[in-house]
Amino acid sequence: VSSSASTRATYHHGDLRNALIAAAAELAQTGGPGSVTIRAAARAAGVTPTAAYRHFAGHEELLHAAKDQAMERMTAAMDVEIARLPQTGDPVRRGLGNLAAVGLGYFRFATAEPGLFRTCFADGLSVASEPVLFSDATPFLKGVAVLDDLVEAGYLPPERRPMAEVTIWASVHGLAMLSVDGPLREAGEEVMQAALERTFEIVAVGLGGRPLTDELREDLLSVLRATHTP
Amino acid sequence: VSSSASTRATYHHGDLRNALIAAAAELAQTGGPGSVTIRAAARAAGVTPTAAYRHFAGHEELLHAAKDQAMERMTAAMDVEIARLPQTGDPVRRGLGNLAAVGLGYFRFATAEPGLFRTCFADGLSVASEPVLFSDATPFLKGVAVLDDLVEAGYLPPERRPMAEVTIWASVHGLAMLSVDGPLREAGEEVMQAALERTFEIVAVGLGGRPLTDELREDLLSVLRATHTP
DNA sequence: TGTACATCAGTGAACGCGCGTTCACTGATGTAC
DNA sequence: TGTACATCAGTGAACGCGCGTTCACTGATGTAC
Repeated sequence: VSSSASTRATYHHGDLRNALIAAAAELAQTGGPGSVTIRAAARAAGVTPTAAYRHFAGHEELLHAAKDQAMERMTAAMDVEIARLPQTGDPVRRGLGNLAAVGLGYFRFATAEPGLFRTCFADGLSVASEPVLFSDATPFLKGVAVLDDLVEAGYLPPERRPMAEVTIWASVHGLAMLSVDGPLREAGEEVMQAALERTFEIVAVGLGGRPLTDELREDLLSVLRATHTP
Repeated sequence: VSSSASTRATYHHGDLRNALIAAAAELAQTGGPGSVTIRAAARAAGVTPTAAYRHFAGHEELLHAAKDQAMERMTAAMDVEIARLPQTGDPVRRGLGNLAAVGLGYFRFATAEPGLFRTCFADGLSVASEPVLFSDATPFLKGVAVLDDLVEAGYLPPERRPMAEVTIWASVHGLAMLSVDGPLREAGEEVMQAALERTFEIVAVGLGGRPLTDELREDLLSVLRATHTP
């Protein structure tokens, strides 16, 4: 695999498709979905634009590949947050902890990688052609699993379960959006952290339908306050 | 004021600045912020691109004008929802009703006018240069006022007040985003309505920190179920 | 009331840019005999 | 093992597009006397 912009030795690239995908992902990371172009990706791979058409039907297909990459990295970021939690002990505490971890991963990815985050939701790219409810969006599936656990643990009453995935997704997505492209962009670190904590507390209470115990609130906050590189 | 594309009689336009702003708004409405260009606006106004430079310093200024228009219309849409509520009776019921109305106006505007909605949050346009917390974003201010009312009415405990505006904004913004550009786009009317109701209920409970009375829940749902053109 | 002239708001042609995409081509690879 | 040739993966030039922006200009407006 030859590195991005260096002139390569061989006439044949050897792995152009992957090189183009990597270039597209890097473009997305730097400049968002609008920066993902056939010409720029080819340039980064040290190749003529025409060559890209051997591997992609056109611009849209390349953009879609960039989006898939972005999704993968987001999923990985969420996994990192889950992985730092001990998956033992009281199922309610574990469930709420996982909820916080999943949301925190989502939010941190969005603010750390705004270009990739925007690419995940790039205009006009249908997330999938799945039935009514969007399946292969893995970040979403993580939310679903966490909520199911919370039902099983007895925290989330079954009658409050329907559509709850949309609520948690919307909350964290909105928070991310406002922080990345919106007015919260100019807010300081502490304001954003406070907003994150309040939002998660409100959603947690709203899901359960009753106040949090002090213990659960402490758990929640400690997950949200975990430093990124310990 | 001559209409958009028709050839005008006089050499001087007479009201070109406003015509360009109106054209920009229409472009934004139809195609989002990316469609707002100097050339397209001039075309729609029946004028040479150069002429636009008599009234705007450049592209960015025109885009900003389109954004202001979009914001105004969004504010108006929210006012419509508030106006249909009787502002009398129990302050808690009124406060929660207003919360629902404000959010509903926001959400409906987003789904009814996705182009304008996206323009409100167009990339790279700082909402304002205000201090830490974003002032002239009027939709946001409506949320602040409603929350203050809820504190005064005794529904929202003062210690739960800080940052609550961010939470309600994030929830409804996320819901709107997921419905406009995201995976909820393909969901049916009923799914979206159900998601809206659940989200508002969860947020309302989370704000107050305790379950809703049946009466309040009924109020909330009835506001959210109001038909748009009665 | 009439005219000279400054000012203002447009025109029209042109610039350079990066894009997606297509064309006829050519250098490298690998397979059949 | 060696060679003819089909196939594959690139090249290079060109197309047309819409964009932002600038230039020297000209037609219309309105003000001073």
